[in-house]
Amino acid sequence: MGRPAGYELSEVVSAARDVFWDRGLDGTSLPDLERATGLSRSSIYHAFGSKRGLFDAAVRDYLDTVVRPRLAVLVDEPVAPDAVRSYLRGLTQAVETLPDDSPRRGCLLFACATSAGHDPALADVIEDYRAELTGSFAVALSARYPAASLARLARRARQLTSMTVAGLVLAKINRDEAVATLRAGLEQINEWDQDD
Amino acid sequence: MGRPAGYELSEVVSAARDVFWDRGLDGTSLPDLERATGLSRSSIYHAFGSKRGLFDAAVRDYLDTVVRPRLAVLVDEPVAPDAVRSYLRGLTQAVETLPDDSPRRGCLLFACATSAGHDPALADVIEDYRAELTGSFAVALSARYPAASLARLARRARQLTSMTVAGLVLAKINRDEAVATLRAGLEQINEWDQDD
DNA sequence: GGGGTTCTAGACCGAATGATCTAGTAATTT
DNA sequence: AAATTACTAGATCATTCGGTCTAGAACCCC
Repeated sequence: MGRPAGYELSEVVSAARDVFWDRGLDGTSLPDLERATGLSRSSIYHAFGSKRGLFDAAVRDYLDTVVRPRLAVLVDEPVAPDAVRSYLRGLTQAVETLPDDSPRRGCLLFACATSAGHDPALADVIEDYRAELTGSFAVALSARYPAASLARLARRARQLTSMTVAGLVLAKINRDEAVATLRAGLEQINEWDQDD
Repeated sequence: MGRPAGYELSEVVSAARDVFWDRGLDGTSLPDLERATGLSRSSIYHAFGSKRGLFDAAVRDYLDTVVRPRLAVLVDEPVAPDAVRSYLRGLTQAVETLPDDSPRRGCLLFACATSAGHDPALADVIEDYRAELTGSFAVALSARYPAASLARLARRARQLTSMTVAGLVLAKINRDEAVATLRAGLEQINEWDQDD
């Protein structure tokens, strides 16, 4: 053993996570990360090896502390029939109430979608997230519409995924429209209810 | 008068447009643009003033030669009842058939959404595009569902916008899923048809 | 063909990029 | 307290960034 770190690793990662969330992978510079974490380059490279290493840690943290807790309502047994609605309401409220200058608007991973076009590893991470989102919707939808066919559930899961993706992308462009988009997801569910 | 330019301006702009389309605004470097256009920095700056100037020209070209021709079917009188379906079919086919290494997958403007978080002028451009897309959907939907209320048309226009946005964002991540998403838009229309 | 104008290649600029290195500090263990 | 180990500030690295500049080449008009 030697000298212990002068920082809390989880705090460093979550500070970095917010910067990446705001500016994407390419848009974030080392000085940005130094400023946000309070660490110098030395410590960052000592602890994470590279900018990408810190990004990977930030993504893991994003999935663990932001994404999964939100998805939990969709998949944790017992899944309530209203789970889908709860999820969308929660997401809507987050987009709606976050301050204008908050970095936590939109989605860290979709913010990197463009870079993913030339970074297969990154594309995989984003695709895994997309698949998990769609899968979680499918689970929750089957709790609400137990009689629906698998094909119909898959189709509806994809529709809700679309509205989530669009809502999170638009959150960086036009908050009101992002909120309206997510609300349209809720209204869509109302329509489905009338069919079943 | 003096020496005439040794290039066709429209060719330069469209070459640059494809690079921005592929890599976004921040992800595109001057050397990238020199390579794609065949012009040296001097000529680029002489003709466009700045990287941003060239980007603006590329966006204008994108809207004129890519977006508007596609949207035409949605808004040009007389609007066919099947216009919405035609639009989605065309877009689906483009995403489906473009070679893997084509820069023309996804959307130039949504590829810049992350940068737009700190660039209000860029955010405006993207929002205008989003609004035009939603508006065009609304026009075409009212041709298909003349009896539907304005509120319902607006809601459906937003849903189709979501699927388009998601499809174009996912195009950089997972082509099959992007195609499936756009197809889900078509299936959605089938469902609406049964209601009306 | 000469004068005037415009275009363009390539060198150059300062600033910023991600990354490394050195030196020294600070804590733990014995 | 000494020895050992681990952390970190700051200078430094080569590279790349967007942008400028100079010099000369190419063309139009007279």
